Parts: sequence; C-alpha cells; structure tokens
Amino acid sequence: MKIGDVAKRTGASVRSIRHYEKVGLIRATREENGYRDFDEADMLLVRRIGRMIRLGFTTEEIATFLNCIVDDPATVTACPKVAAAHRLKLAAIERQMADLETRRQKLLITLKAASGQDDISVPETLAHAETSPIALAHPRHPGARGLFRRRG
Amino acid sequence: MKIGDVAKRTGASVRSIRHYEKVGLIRATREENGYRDFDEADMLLVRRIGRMIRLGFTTEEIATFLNCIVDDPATVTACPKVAAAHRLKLAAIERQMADLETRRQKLLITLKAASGQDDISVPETLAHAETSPIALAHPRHPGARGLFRRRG
DNA sequence: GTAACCCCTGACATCAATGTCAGGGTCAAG
DNA sequence: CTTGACCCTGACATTGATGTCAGGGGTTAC
Repeated sequence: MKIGDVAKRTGASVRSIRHYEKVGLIRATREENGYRDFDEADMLLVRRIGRMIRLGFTTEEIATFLNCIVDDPATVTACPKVAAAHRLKLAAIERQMADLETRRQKLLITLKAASGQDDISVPETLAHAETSPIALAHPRHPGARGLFRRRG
Repeated sequence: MKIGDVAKRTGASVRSIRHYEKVGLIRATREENGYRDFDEADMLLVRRIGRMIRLGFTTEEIATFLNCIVDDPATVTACPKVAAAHRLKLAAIERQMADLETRRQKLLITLKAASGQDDISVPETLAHAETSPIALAHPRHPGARGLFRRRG
C-alpha cells in the first residue's frame, strides 16, 4: 500500500505520515523504486497515532509508549507506560483548564463591570491586580496544529 | 525614567518593553543619547499591557483597544471596543475549555479501562474512535510565553 | 583610563505538527 | 513519447512573546 492510500484511509496527510516515520513512530519498507510500502498494521498504527495527537500527545510523548502497545486484530493491550503517560497528560490538561478558568473569571468580572454602561469603568483594582507573574507550566496546547488562523 | 527602571517597577522584562514599543503599544521619547525615556503614565501602561497579556490577549489584539482606554489617576474608562474584545476572548477561552474537557473525558475513559489491571486493555472502539478530524479554531494559548519547558 | 553598569539595534532561537514549494523520479494509459 | 497522477527528499514557513547573543556606545565612580 502506497503512502497516498494510507493517507486516504487514515485521514492523515501524506506529509504527516512521512513525519511520523521520520520521528520513528512508524517504519515503512521500501519498494525497489524507493516508494514507501505500508501494510494494514501500519495503517492502524497511523490511525492510532492520529488519535493520540488529537488527544494532545506530542509525537515525542507517543514515542515513549507506542512501542509498548501490541495489537491483535480488534484489541490493543498496553503496558503501564501508557497509563502513566495518560495520567501525566490528564494532569497537564487539568492545569490548563484551571488556568483558563482563572482567566475566564477575570474576563467575566471586567465584562460585568462594563455591562449596562456605554463606557466601561475599570478601576485599577479590578483590572486583575497582580496575576501570577507568569503562569502555565505547560503552556502549549499541542494536538491540532496545521490549520493556522486565517487572520481573524 | 529609563527602560531598566520601568522593567523593575512593572515586572516586564526590558526585552518585552522594547517589544511593546515596536508593535506600537507604547511610545517612548528619546533622550539625546538615544536612550528611551518613560514617565509614570508609560509605566502604568506597561503594567496594563502585562495584565492583558496574562489574560491571554495578543499584542495585536491589545492594539485594537488599548488606545481606546483613557486613564485618569486611579480609574480607567474604556470604550465599547474593550468589552467587545473581552467577549471575543471569553468565547475563545470557552472553546478551548470545551476542547480540553473533551480530551480530558477521553483520557479518563482510557484510564478507567486501565485501572485495576496490570495491562491496559484498550479496545479500538474505546480508543476514542473518530474525534473530529482536527479541531480547535483558536489553538494556541497565548499569554504566558517565554518560559520554555525544561525538557520534562 | 578602566571597570562596572546600563542602553541601543538586529538577528536568531524556542515549541511542534503541518503546509507548501522546488526540483526530480516512476509508471501506466493514451 | 507525452500527459497526468503519484512518489521522493529537503527546506522554509506558520504562531507570538520572550530569551539571548553579538557588536557597539554612554555614564559614573574609582
């Protein structure tokens, strides 16, 4: 199966599949002409990688436990590394959510103060005094890149 | 007041203050020797910019409404643009939170399936079937950059 | 005059997956 | 043999505030 077929059947772009190979998440044999050759198992793997990425794992993180997942036809059995990675990711996500919630509350306060008047009066004290100097240990939200903002 | 003083009194780095000037958020007069010269108002402005950035606004967004904020000593009065920008940011944050919550739930499901067993059994169907192809219109979480992950 | 600070500009790096283009093959159908 | 549809590699771009370095100058106190 050629890379284009895998792309169609997994939803991943050709570019992404090549990338997964480059970072060592998948391995492809080569035909005589240099074309990559994939089989069904590779395809399932690409699908799994895509799901992990959508969950927010980076390829680097996935690499730490992907080789520790062994499939049989319909089931995947994984070793503890998988759960560990999931717990870490979960914690990171919850930190991000907490940060977002904090910011949300502050925005709401400002908006509340603004409602009902044409001009917004924002006392300095209300302007969210001293937020933590700079927060967020795990700032980025990986997973779901590639589509860039269209300037708007 | 020189840039170093402003940095100390606002918590922003010298680099950041220069950046704010470059993108047009602040204006500094120059001394004869080329040094930037700031006054108290500039300092308050830098503080406000810092707060906005911590709230998640980009400098570009801030630029759309910062000039529409007029201070008198202790109070800030702003025009509707400020509220509009805040509402947009609020909506973006809530989208991000919803996305995080979705991912959180999926991670929890996997972890739940894993609990109590040495090996994790992750049926394909459970492996979060077809998440939206690629989500997140406003992927990044701006505000709070600069401190990079220390590889961990 | 020289050390110790501070300021200036400009450029590169960071993070990470993906898009996109250039330049160049392979192959089957017409 | 040409056309069209693929495949290949390698490189640059995207996001965006900030860190950091290079190379050069100012100011002050000893």
